[in-house]
Amino acid sequence: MNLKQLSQTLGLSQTTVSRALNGYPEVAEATRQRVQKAAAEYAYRPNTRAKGLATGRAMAVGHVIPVSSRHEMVNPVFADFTAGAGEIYVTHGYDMLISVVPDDAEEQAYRDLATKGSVDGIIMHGPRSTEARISLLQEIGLPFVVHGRASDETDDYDWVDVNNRRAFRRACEHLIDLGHRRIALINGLEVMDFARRRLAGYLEALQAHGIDADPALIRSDEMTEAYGYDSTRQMLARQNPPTAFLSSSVIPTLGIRRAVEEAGLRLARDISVITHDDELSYLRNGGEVPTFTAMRSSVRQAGRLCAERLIAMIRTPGGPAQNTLLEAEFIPGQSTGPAPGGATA
Amino acid sequence: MNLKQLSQTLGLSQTTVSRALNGYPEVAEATRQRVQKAAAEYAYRPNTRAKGLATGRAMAVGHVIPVSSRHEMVNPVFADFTAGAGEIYVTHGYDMLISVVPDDAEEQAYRDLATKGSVDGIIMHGPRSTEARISLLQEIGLPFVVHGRASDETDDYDWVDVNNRRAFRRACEHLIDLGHRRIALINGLEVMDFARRRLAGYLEALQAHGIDADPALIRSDEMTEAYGYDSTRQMLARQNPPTAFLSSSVIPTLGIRRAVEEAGLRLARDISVITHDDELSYLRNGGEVPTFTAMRSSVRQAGRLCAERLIAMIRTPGGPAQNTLLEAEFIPGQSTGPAPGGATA
DNA sequence: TCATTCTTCCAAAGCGCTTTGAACAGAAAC
DNA sequence: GTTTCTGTTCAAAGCGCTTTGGAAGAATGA
Repeated sequence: MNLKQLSQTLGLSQTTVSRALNGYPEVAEATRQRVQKAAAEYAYRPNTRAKGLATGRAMAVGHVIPVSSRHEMVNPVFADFTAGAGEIYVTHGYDMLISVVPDDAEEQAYRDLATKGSVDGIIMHGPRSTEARISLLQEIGLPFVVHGRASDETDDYDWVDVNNRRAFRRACEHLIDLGHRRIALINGLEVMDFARRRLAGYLEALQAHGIDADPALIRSDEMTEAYGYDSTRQMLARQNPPTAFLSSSVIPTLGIRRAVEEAGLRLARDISVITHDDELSYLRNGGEVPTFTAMRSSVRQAGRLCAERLIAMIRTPGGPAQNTLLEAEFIPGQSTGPAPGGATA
Repeated sequence: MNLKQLSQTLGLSQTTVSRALNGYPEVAEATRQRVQKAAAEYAYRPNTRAKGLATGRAMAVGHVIPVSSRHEMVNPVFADFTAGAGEIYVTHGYDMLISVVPDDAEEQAYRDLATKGSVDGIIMHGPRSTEARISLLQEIGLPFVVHGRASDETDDYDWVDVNNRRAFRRACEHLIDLGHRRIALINGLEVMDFARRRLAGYLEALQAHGIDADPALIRSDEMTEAYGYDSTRQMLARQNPPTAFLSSSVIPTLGIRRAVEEAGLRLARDISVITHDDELSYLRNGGEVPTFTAMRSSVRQAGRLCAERLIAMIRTPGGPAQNTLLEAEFIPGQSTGPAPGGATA
């Protein structure tokens, strides 16, 4: 059933039916009722493409998911972020268009989304510290929101991010307060902006307490379970092993725990661990007292916020850039305790 | 730059330019060259919506991602599946439209995708054993491919699935061959078809070797790490604990390992574990000798196959249903060994 | 030479919707 | 009674593309 048929059925013009359904005032209330009733009855849904062509809006939002061509890796955070964003889109009648793109073809992907007119706005994922994509998107002219930030970018742009620096500073200080002095950082890929900020927070905390950072205790890589395990095992094998770990994601944290337990040590008692927790739905760190002490910040919620902001930008363009900085919540768990007595200072 | 402008620039009609770009024969080769060169130069990309409206094709594929409203859970497999499918779409010029839908609103989501004309085909995820969605999709009339199967469905339809029954039968037999008699099954949610088939394979193997299944050793739930941990801990605490575990996904398997090690037992020596491995990119069970003995089947590859099949169906509709049954590969790893001597038979 | 067939191009219609500009009542104002 | 609103409806144009049905010119065949 399309508009033409519906209007013929009703004995009205397409104009009137269209206006009645889209809430324009110049339609008699009685007519509107009649139209709406018929539309519901015949399950009329306007054709997206035709509507888009006529209005110039796509009623769709694009997400470009870079897939690391080196690591063949999909960001584990992506599914939950998407779920959050999707919730919002649905309520506003927007579709979500996903482009899975090898990270060396991203530029073209953004350009195409714009020139083909398939979306009204874009969410950008996984910003590096220096991001060519931001100026690219500005040049393209589509509204966009960045999930995360690019520290080296000087222009204004819209982003939603977690206060990574503060979260890691706070977590690190918590460990220091517990008496830990040798604290390892199991970070994400170095080029990623979030990793850089977490490193900064970690270093700040150490410095504030007069502790020299030990490069041997700092790792950066794709955040897999194996990475957490390997790093931890190697560090624990040193003559001067760390007594605590700070981890960038629950996934490597599982590897940390494994290495710790395999070494015959116990979490909290021998080795403390604080992890960043994105609240990934299948890796919940929940329960009465969560397994891991954590800096918690829901990536799903971040998805919702990005989506809401983007839709607002699409509806009323031209405003000033808005930035949302979420604070991670400190969640005490069962993986932290005072530094063991004999810890070298 | 749109078609009109491009054709004016070239001094040709829109018709000719359109045909030249779309590879129709009735265009002089010289003209075609000229048009293509200009198109490249001005970075002309036809407007998707206009093209779709004219051709009646959306050049997009829909994925409906049900989000369990009870568990607020996104299938962890989804990100990698999507990445695989996305690779294929890109090469064929298709967009990917994702609808994140609470699982009680799925029917409407499918209907809307069809009537709004936003997609040419649909990929269905996470089939239950009895699936109302399949007849719904058949009624709707859009081409669709199911990732997985619905055992109770009698009609023909296109699917791509792993041979879950055989994989779990084989894995279970492997454990039996190693001398294990008390083998636990950490399965997925009971309603899911894959879980039912895995259970069937497991039971077959037991029965074939005259072993009575013990209901206390069979669990079904959402596949989280905590679920694997809790189940294992409880089972190991029994007076007659299992000596081996069969797990439906790497995520609960991590929990199994944790519970095993926490109980002071060692994998392979005291407790054997075989896991199903979807090759999730951030939970690689790799290395020279993988950590876990596994039944491996890449979900990313499944995504590619589904996408390819769907595009074929869109291009030439009306053929007979095609079914692809993938065999999981048996991967010997470090988590299996002979049943401990004193194992009760 | 003229009729016929290709080859190459084009004008215009149409996809399903929104939106502009106008028309037509009936009511209100003069 | 005429004019001016006001409220309601409609015809038609337009969004950017594809595709149908010619048409004009070149090539072919008798």
